[in-house]
Amino acid sequence: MTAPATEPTNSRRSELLAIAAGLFAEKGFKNTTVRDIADAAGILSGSLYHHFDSKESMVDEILRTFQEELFGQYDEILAGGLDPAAKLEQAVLVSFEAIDKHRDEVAIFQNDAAYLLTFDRFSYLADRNQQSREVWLTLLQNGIDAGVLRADLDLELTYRFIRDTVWVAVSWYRPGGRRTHTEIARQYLSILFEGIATPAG
Amino acid sequence: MTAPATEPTNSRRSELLAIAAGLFAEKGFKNTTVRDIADAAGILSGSLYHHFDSKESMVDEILRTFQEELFGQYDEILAGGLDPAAKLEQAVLVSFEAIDKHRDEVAIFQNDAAYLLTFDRFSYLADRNQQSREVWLTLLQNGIDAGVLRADLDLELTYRFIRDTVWVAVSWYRPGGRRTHTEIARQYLSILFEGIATPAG
DNA sequence: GTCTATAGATGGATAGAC
DNA sequence: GTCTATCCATCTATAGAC
Repeated sequence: MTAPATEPTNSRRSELLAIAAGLFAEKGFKNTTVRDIADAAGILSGSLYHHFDSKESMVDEILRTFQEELFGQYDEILAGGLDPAAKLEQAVLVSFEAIDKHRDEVAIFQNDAAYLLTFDRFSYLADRNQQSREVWLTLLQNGIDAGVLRADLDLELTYRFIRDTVWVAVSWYRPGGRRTHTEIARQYLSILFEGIATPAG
Repeated sequence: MTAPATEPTNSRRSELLAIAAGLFAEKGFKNTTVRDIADAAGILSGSLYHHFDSKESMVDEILRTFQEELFGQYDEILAGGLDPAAKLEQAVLVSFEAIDKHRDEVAIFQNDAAYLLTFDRFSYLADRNQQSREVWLTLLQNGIDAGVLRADLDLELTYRFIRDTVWVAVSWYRPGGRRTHTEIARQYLSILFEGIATPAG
């Protein structure tokens, strides 16, 4: 039971990471200074280095934690017993839920992954991109094999369209807005599966 | 006929802007230094200031020129005599063509508009966002009125879906790849209008 | 755990020679 | 039109006092 002993430290650490995540998401990683983070936390920039090695370490910890959780959810869906269409639906719903629950982390990944990938220590982000591709391609291929998805689609393009549309929503979605993240996901799924044209036309 | 006299200057200017645009698109505006641009142009950073006031002036000129052309095309489509579905189709095709012909400019706008909007001189970017919204909403509303688009869709969400999916393609599209920009646009339109589900299902 | 103080690097931009 | 040389602001990170 070491939890009580380490909890105060960890909660302060989490607090600082949350502040940093908010700024990284809002202004971008490169454009956020350690002074910005320290100011927002009510301390001086030098004090941050008591908690973290560097600015990079902060964003590293933020992204790792988030991605472990997200990909854990994808793995559960893939391993679950739902039919192919329902699995695809679940993956979309889980993604929109991530945009709601972890807006900052998603935004950071969307905006700064390309830049961070130029550093060796962030090479795991490329692995996650690859893993994400495999998840969506598997879901789509299973849907085609089961006959519920059109077989004439370019799989790679369809994957990119889904991935991009889902994640780019982080740029405009705000919790407490006119639509819940679930409503947005449902509307999106309706367009994705049935299209915007009238059935007759 | 002053063109011959100013052409050498203008072509050098255009050359430098093209180099800057490539770097801005690749690394981001903030993350590109004037020394990067000068190095790529084979001159020293101080020499750049003979051609441009500042780094901001460069990206300003790049974005203004591009957006004038793009919105000119949208206006032509709106004013043209095509039926609503064909107009929407044309707007998508023109956008994918822009991704092909002006990849750097689209990428800069996608990645750095939020940051640039924090400066007064780039407030026109907000006007262009508003104008873009009106173009797509008009095209969609006309389609619904004409009965070719589903009336049960959330117009605002559908607009965002289209806008995001079209422009985000700049992050992965490369000229000379497996698919031309027109083929990608056609596939995209197929998904957008008809969905990915099998018609029977 | 935070502060004071500052090192060391890098950034945008300028002045004047050529 | 480019180069030399440099200013000044800003940034990440460190060392040691409290």
